[in-house]
Amino acid sequence: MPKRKSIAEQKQVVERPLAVQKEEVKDFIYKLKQVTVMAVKSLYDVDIDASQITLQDTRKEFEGNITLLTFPFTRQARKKPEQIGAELGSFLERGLPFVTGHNVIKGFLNLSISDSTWVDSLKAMQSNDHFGKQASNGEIVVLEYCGPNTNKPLHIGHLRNMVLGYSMAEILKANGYQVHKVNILNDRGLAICKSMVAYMNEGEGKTPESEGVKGDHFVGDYYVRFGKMYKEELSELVAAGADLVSAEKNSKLMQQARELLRKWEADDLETRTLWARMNSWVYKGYEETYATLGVDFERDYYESETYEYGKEIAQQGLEAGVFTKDEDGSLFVDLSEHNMDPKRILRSDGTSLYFTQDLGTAEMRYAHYGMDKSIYVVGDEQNLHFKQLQIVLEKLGKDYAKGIYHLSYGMVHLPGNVRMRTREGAMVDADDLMREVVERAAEATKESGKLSNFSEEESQALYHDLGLAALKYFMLNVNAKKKMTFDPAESVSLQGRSAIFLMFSYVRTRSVMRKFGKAIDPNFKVKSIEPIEQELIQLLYKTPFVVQDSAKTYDPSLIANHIYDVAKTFNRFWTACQVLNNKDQNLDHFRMSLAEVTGNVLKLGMNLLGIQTTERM
RNA sequence: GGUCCUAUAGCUCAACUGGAUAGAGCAGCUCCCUUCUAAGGAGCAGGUUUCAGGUUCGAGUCCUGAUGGGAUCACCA
Repeated sequence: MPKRKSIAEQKQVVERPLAVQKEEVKDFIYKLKQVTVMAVKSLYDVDIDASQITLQDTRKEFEGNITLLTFPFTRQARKKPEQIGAELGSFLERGLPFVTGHNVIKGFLNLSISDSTWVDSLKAMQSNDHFGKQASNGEIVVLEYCGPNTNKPLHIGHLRNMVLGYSMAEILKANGYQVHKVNILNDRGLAICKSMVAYMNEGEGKTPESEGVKGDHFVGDYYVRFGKMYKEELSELVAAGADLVSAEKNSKLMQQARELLRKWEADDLETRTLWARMNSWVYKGYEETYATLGVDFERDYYESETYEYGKEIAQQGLEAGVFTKDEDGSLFVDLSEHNMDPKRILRSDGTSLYFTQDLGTAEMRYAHYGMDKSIYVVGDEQNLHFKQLQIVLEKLGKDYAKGIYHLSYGMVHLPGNVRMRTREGAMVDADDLMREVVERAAEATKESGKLSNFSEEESQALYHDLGLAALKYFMLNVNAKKKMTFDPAESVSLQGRSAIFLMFSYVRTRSVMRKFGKAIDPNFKVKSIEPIEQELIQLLYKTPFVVQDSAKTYDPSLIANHIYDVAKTFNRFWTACQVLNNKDQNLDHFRMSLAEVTGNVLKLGMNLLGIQTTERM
């Protein structure tokens, strides 16, 4: 074994991007807030900040577009909400040409905004090539996701993880972060040794190639086989008169597995060779799954390499007095000030634990990236682990500790709260599920009878895009922290609130643009617009704020919900308004702008969810 | 038992982080293709937001308590 490099020797901090000064958008909303601040000052002699102003969409049953809440000012202004509304309303209507009317109901000041303002707003969105995105903020993020155990194939839980992680990376990029996606492979330990034992006993020199089986499934089958062999051995021992505890103790298979683990730790060449060989099969299989799903990693961290690094941190902590040595020689950290039990850092034999490994990985990652934020996409069963990890790194004085965020998501389980277990076979396999959803997309497409102009190759690509889009949207349109029930009988929805609906709406925008066949003249003039057109513009206008919120709250579902609303509103517009071939050419150009910006927003939104758009369907 | 999460329509989820009469999809029932993609649109029906208190102009949202569900509390990862 070659000598490991120390963490310090690994230092290779990436170049920090330049931050671009953020410009405040001085649109009509900005002006509305500024003038409101002035109005409150001049009417009531009260100083407020623009951030204290709450605006919301006017409910459909009332006249107006934007509603300003007057309740927040009542105390300082010492007036009734209705009166403030009336006074503020006339002030704003007098002072701002784009406010064309107002009415007050209780503390709700409903403002009507002129049609031309909405049209201008649409033009601004259309001419902005980066609409919805932010320029570089100069910050570096490392995002860890997937994190498989290399003794078995990926399952639906990993799919949720990967879809979430990939999307979060795209969202952070759109918000100006430089994002580095990394994977952590749990490639050592007893579980892998079990697969190895089964292979040694029953493998007969077979390989994934010789059997025509995907590598990760091939290895996973031996893991399952170990479970069966072990069970058989136990029942034989019990039948021969042993009790279960002693049977487990005397199991030859389990002894073999433990022996392998010992040999592995002792760098036994034969063991290491088989281990590396089997893992390479698994990785090859994973690569296929990643490619099909459309996710990628810039760098892989292997637990077999990183687990030793934690010892360096352990040593540092001991010297700094943060860690304490127990009587038996193990190392622990006292967390009583955080109302937690002490956490073990090293075993009494000096070997490292999962926690130690994560300390080492964090430090090494900081050496590699010098990041401002570390995001760990890991299931919520590890909430405590990450809380402890952050606290311990803080106690060690690591600056990067405060940038740690555990993007915790709920477990995917089967109907009736049945937890999935590989060993018990109650498992939804990632490859199977992707295949199934693509097949169902194919059926649905054939049923719709729209394949006239598609070659076989194009059709297959479409099924793949639609199927995966549906799968990703299915997982992202609910809040990540909610646990999720997956019913294999019902599977992923292709109807209603699904990616198919989004894609269909997007394709409509593209289709009409092809028919239009020329560039949109940005100087079109329209006198008045329909309520549905206004509603659509107002919704599109929110896109950048939704994108920002989803980064701040680490929540892709905000975008998923927003683009659903956009698609729904666009479809209502579509049935209500004729886009092309109007008597007035200006109207064609205006409505084409609406279609184009809608298409851009849908595409942006889907891309931020990791969904590839298709131009026709 | 301690800690954390969670409870909204028959089902799956929203509700701009404390704002108006709680909204969508699915499932059920009606309508709409001699106009640009009907994988669409319009409508009907469906709710004491688990329960009991509290905070205030206002609570699904915040606080306290109860109940149901989940996770976690290893010298496993």
